[in-house]
Amino acid sequence: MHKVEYLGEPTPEEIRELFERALSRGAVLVVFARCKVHYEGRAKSELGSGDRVIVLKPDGSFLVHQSKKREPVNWQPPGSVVRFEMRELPALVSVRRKPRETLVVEMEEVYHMVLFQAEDYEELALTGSEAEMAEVIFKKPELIEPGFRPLHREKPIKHGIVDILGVDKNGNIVVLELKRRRAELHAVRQLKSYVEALREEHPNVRGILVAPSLTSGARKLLEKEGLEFRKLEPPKRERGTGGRQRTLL
Amino acid sequence: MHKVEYLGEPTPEEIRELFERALSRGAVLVVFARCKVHYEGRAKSELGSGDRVIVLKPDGSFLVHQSKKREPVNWQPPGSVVRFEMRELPALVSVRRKPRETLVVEMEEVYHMVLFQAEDYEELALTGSEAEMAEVIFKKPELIEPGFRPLHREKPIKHGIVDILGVDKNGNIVVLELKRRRAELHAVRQLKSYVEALREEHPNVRGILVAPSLTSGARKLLEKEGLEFRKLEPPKRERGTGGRQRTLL
DNA sequence: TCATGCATCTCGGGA
DNA sequence: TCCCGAGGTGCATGA
Repeated sequence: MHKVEYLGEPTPEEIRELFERALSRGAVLVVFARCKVHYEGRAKSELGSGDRVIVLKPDGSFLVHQSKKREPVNWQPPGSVVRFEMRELPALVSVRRKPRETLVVEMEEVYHMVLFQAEDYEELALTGSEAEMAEVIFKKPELIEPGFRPLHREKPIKHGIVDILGVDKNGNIVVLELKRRRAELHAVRQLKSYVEALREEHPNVRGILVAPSLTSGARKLLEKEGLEFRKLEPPKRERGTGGRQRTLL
Repeated sequence: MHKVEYLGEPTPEEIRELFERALSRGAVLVVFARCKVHYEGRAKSELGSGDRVIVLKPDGSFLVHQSKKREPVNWQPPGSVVRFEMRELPALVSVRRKPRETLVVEMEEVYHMVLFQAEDYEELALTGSEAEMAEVIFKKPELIEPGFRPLHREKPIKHGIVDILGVDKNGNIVVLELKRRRAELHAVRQLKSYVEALREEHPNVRGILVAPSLTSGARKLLEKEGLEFRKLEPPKRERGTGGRQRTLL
């Protein structure tokens, strides 16, 4: 029982066998093939014949990669159900329910395929996120300004969710919109929307965009709307504690 | 000269050789290995030891896949430069400039690796995009309402870019914001922002959100702001003409 | 190059 | 389940 089993130039029956084995054993299957791809669901696409790398994961994820770009040319997300079908050509058919989506890969020639019984108990530990910017601000509110007091994190308001809600030394309500990277127009629209929602209930509301930098357009809209900017870089911990940290609650 | 070359349980020197061959021949290289991954750049991450599928594309794209999820756990985008390094363990090092980002995969055990000389001249033909919704509206403006005349597509205004700008039968300026799927708060904020920008120059501006449906929150903000909604599904052509269409300009 | 916005976005969290 | 917003978003487009 090795971690890897492979076949070169498999027959259709061999393809089916290795596919079924991967499925039943919860292994990853990678197929190197010339194929056509048909997709229909949220959108619809066709991809003519060419050589691609096909990855089937045990969680139902299905990727078709061309030899360029980071993104798969076609895919199916986790939870999809895949089967092997012998049509005119051997085919992999993946179906997702809700929304209904179907991916069909017709394999004209399979050059190689690999079953990989992957064992992996590790999770990514990532640092430098917006969540960590928020933590820093709660620990050192003076990074925003003297007298600032953060009160709520991810606070739902009338039309959206505010990153950080607090008060300044003069009792004004302060809305912070955080961005881990250069803030764009999009971020200013968010902040403006939150400030306007809060101003319906309170007389004095300030909005502050907190980010490492601003695009030119973002700065223009920010100034026009009387909103503010504080420069802040996302922190990079020495040792990330995992994407989702449930630190010190 | 076959399309596929593979090695099972390769030695470090064999790993290097197949890697170099893939690089020089512009082939895709897929490695099945137990590895650790270190990333630093826009953010920073660590991934402990586990079995993963590593994909190197000739355009510099670099993917590290765990056995779950559609997304690679770590990656490098096209244009990155990869090299093999013999450290304590054989390692793949990929560097991107602008922004500077480094990905290091330390391979503790390589179970299998495949060089794939992929030939592919096909591009995805996709239909059901927002761009196609716009085409439909320009061809049949009455889908919005009787007397509507679309004038501009992707029109830059003060603080953003309007999907479609036109006039109604009463001479009002009309801004359309298109969404190919259920429209969320985000879309309403965009539309509101565009309408407000145009109202600074013109007295009568209407804003219409065009989408298959609306989230509850989007509907509430839309109504509060006096904006409008027209239900429209993105069209699905019988034969998609390729992602980017430069049709009939 | 930068800025802007779409995407079959994906993914996670909360109600 | 839906809704909302982050993301090392990726990616194309236009200035």
